Amino acid sequence: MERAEAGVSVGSPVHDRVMPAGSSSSRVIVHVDLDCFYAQVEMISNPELKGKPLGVQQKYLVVTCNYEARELGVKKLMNVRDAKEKCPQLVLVNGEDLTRYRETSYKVTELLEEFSPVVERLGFDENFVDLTEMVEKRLQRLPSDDVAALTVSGHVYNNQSINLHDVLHIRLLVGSQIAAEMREAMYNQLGLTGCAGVASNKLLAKLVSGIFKPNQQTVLLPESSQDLIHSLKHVKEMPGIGYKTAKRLEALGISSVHDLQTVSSKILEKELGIPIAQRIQKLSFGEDNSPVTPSGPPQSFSEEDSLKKCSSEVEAKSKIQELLASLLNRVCQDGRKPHTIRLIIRRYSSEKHCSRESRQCSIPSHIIQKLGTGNYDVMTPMVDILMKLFRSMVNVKMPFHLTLLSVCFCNLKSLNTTKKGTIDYYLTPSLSTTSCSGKHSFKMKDIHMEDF
DNA sequence: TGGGGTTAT
DNA sequence: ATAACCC
Repeated sequence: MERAEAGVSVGSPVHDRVMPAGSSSSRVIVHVDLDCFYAQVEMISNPELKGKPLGVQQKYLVVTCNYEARELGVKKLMNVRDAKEKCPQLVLVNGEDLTRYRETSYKVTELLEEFSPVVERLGFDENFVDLTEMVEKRLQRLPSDDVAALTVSGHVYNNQSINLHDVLHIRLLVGSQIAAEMREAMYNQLGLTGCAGVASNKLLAKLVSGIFKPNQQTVLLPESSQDLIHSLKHVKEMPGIGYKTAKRLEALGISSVHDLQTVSSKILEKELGIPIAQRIQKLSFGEDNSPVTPSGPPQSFSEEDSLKKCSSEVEAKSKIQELLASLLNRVCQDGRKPHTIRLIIRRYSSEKHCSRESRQCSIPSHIIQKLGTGNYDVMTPMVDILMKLFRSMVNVKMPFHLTLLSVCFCNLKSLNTTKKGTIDYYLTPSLSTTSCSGKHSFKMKDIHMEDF
């Protein structure tokens, strides 16, 4: 932590720009949101698609589309038939295999991590970055006279005017410059465009990133935060208030942000429980103290396939084998070893909301050891385990109708639990630097004196 | 509604 | 193991 020395050079212009020592309050957060991500990846894979209305299809849904398609009336999650009706020239590509989207998504996160290591992923196409420290560093080496020449990058929410004497404005403005550099890097290095929102917390950064849409950015100054949250027409639009909570709020007669701000906290706590009540009521005021939590490598890998109908054990087994084969490839690439496997199903039901059931178990250690070696058949014992999990959920002697099968690997461990600074750390081949097929490839790890 | 992900209980 | 949330 590089904080300004408190009490030194009191009142000097430079020190007026940094936060008081020990104050952890005001942060600078950026939310980066890629434009129609899957469609962008597809247009990069096949540049002939550029300029044409493009939709990405999964099963019978257009899950996302480019802006050309949007202008012709295609919406996200639109039925393929409706989309084709609205827009007969619509070009569709299948997007059920997420491999390239996932790989590109991690490239974006890694690029952002180069700016600051504190990056939190939200889905495949959004990232939060805590810029507080980076902004502080830039301000500390900025000559006092240069403050007057600072300019914002991109839009300012509400067109609010910037006060260069206000330390919070200055910090957010520097945040906007870093956001612009991030978007520039994404475009130059990966060919991707996106939006960014800069604000003092994750909620506000996310809300403000969507104000100017495609490929633009917006900064929110504190004086406009109430305008931003009141621009939401319904509490359901508040990130963190989902379908269920919105329904329960509606039952209480709460539909607007103002309703949620002014409802008695006692009533809210009684209805939703203290933790949720307090959290969402703070959200309604634009307050969100949740930290940007570095996502790091994924906690789980899963592959799923929705089906019209799966009603026999043989069908299920064949689907499960497909899903498992893909997962084994992914897990091998990752290098870490899953210690738990889970099977998830969705049963056909006429009215009920898509409820899933799952069974999981530990993966026997002799199988874990064979993972990624390529030589031994790990499919057969794993499929056996999965079919046992299957039969523990589905009585195969009775008729059944499943509409989804999914296999998930979780509880990932880096075998290499080896501590830095021990001799083993430098003698153990790192799986992450070794190809799946490569037998004895070592990469020398960097030696840092701080590790000892 | 797809094909993913996360955290809390 | 499920339920909620996010995309």
